[in-house]
Amino acid sequence: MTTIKLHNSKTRKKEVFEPIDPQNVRMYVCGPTVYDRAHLGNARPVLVFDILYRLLRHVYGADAVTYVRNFTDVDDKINARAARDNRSIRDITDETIEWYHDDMDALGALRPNHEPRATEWIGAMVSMIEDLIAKGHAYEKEGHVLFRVRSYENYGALSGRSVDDMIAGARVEVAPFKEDPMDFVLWKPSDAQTPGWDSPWGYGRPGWHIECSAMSYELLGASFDIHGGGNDLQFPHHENEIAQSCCAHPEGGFANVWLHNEMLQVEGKKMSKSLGNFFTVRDLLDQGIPGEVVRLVMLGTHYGKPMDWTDKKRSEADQTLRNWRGLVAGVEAGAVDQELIDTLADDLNTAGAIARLYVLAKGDAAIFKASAEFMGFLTDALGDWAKVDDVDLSALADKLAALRTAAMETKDFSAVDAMKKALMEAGVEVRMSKAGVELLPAAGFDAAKLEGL
RNA sequence: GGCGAGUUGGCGGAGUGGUGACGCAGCGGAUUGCAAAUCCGUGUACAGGAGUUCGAUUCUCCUACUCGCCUCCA
Repeated sequence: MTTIKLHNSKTRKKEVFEPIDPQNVRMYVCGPTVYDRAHLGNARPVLVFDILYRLLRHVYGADAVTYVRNFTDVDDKINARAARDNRSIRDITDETIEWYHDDMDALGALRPNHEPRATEWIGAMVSMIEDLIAKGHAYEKEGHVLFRVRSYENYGALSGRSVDDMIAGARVEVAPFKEDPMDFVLWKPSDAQTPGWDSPWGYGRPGWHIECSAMSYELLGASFDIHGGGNDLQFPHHENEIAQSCCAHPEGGFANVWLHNEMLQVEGKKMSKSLGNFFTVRDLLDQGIPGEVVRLVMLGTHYGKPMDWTDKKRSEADQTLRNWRGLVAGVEAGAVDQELIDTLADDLNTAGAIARLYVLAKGDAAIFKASAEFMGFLTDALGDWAKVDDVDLSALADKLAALRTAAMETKDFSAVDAMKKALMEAGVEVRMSKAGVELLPAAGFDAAKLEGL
């Protein structure tokens, strides 16, 4: 049995992963707020936890793992988008979810077992809030329901903060109806223009954090194994989730292991709209950058470190994958390399595993292919981009060969060189040897540029 | 201010208490009409200081620098 070790944010240590029930390993990952295309940063947790999902399935069995990733489809950003575009909220969220699926599929990420939408679990949230009020952990004030942070002794443990420290920093909204500045909203009132649901506290909508607590409880139970997301969620989102869930279900421990991926950068800088280096996954795909290339670049950095997206990495990954696909063409996948599995099992060392792939690439092609596929590379589904188009270059090859033969006699290679140059500019790889002339479509191949040759 | 991450050769990026991966680029060679591709070969890298140790890049502490989160954004 492979031993999986994971760096648990809760204990700040790398620990041996021991599932609560090896027959039913449960993982919850915070998903997107669906109001627009996913940007590249959104893809990082998707890919990181995709690897973890694959690893867990490998170790415990494909049927023994439950992976839940939510869609936040009630949020003020969505409301704003709906108002701006004069569209219904459901219309926007439906479309965005479809985009999300398309884009993440293109990166080779497996779909989770459950992708609950917040709006479909409002009842569960209301029940949880009622329970929290009944237990003294929450209170209603002016149509709002607030979580009483002081009622949860361990508040701040995950992110290493104390309530008092945070109040000192005081970057919190100090609403007059809060008992304590750190108290956060479980339910808030909606007006006629804002989506809402009837509740014991009037017409309103849930706060952001409660959905993950409610849905993880409903789908995974009061205790489950792994909770993941970006490290920007550690506070306040995950801290608040813990407070809600542990107070509502003191019989459970909520998540045993917390995993947080570091943030993404672009050419060494934070990706942000204000810096103008903000782009979506779809932007990259539309530029012709294959999802598989994005995947290789993204997994080339350990999830615990900042990941820097650069064009140089993109281009190297492109070349690497072309080479690799050439190596496994027509090869049947064999057994997955155990050393690669062990490397991934060591806190998802994807960069180390990719390094291992380079080594495997020099050995048995069947093992190499299986190992690459295990990580979601070199699959048929992602392979279209690198397919050698069914263009027939043999006529051109013959022509070039004829020119070359003639040139060998005359010692005048100018015609040969001119044609070679034109071919290379069209993205054709030109190989000439004693054996003859071979032409292959390569990166940047453009059939249109072959016209007239 | 609070919390956290990082600093390995030209670049990217693994790993280890005791001959320092791998990829790309570079350089030399084979090959080629020239290239490309391929093959062979090649590189006195572990931020700085102190400590532990027979021995540290690897463990501990300190310093410097970089970066991220805490704010719409994962």
